Amino acid sequence: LLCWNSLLSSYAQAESILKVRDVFVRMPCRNIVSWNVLLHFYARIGDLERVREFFHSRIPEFDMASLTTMVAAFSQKGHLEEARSVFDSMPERDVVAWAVMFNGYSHNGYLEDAKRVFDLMPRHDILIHTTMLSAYAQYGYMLEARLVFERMPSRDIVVWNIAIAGYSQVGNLTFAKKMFSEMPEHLDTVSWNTMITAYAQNGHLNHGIAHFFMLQVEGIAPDEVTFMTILTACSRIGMLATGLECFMLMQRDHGLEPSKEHFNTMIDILSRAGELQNAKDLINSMPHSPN
RNA sequence: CUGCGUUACCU
Repeated sequence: LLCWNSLLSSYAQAESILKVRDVFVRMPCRNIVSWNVLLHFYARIGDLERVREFFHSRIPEFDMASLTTMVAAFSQKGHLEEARSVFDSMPERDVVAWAVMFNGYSHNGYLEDAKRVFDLMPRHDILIHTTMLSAYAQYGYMLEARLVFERMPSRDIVVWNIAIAGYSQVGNLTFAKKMFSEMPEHLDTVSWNTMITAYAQNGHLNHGIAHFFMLQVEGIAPDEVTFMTILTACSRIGMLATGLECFMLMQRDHGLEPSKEHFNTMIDILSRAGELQNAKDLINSMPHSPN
């Protein structure tokens, strides 16, 4: 059963509907976890009708994870009243349940409601504070964000990365740079990606690209997001040679598989540079279906 | 074996 559940879970992660259904019907037996994986899968692909069916049919029975998944599903689609009613129906709520309800409000910009949920929560862990910080920063409430930041019981790398992104989003590149250089935690790939984006967002695309080359010198491993950021910058600025170099680099030196988005951006770079034949060739040779 | 936090593109 554990093996079947793992298999089901990996297909659910890969979002392949046919495989998920196939495995689910072929399993010799199922437990609550199997049902939760299936439920989570429908939540992920945004099939709210299926999620509602689950809620009303109660097959086979729910635990906290099932209900929490439903709250998340409705929140992600902006159906907060429906999410709230599932949340209110829960016989008990752990940290994750509270967090998901809180995330629902904050991600949809209902910061007042989020704050109310925050005040009702029996316990506050670092994840909740982090989400709160992120929400305030994202919506430009820098004073509130600063207050949360200062009152946090502890600050890990994620918290510092949010601070950099927050300052960048309100156009304060100086503070973003200050956070980046004064961070007490060890900088990770996300920190670098965030800083590259900070330059790009504030009109310094070339600084962003320069930063990318520094990252490699520092021995940090760039990931798919790093290359997406760089390729996007190259596309906006019209840097064909650098774009091509990065596109090769990600495969040859870093063993990363370019996603459909990477290909789309590379095709965009080639087209803008007038390399229409090469752009067409890339479309025909890529391992993704063109959109 | 299943449910929460930060960075890119598209929306």
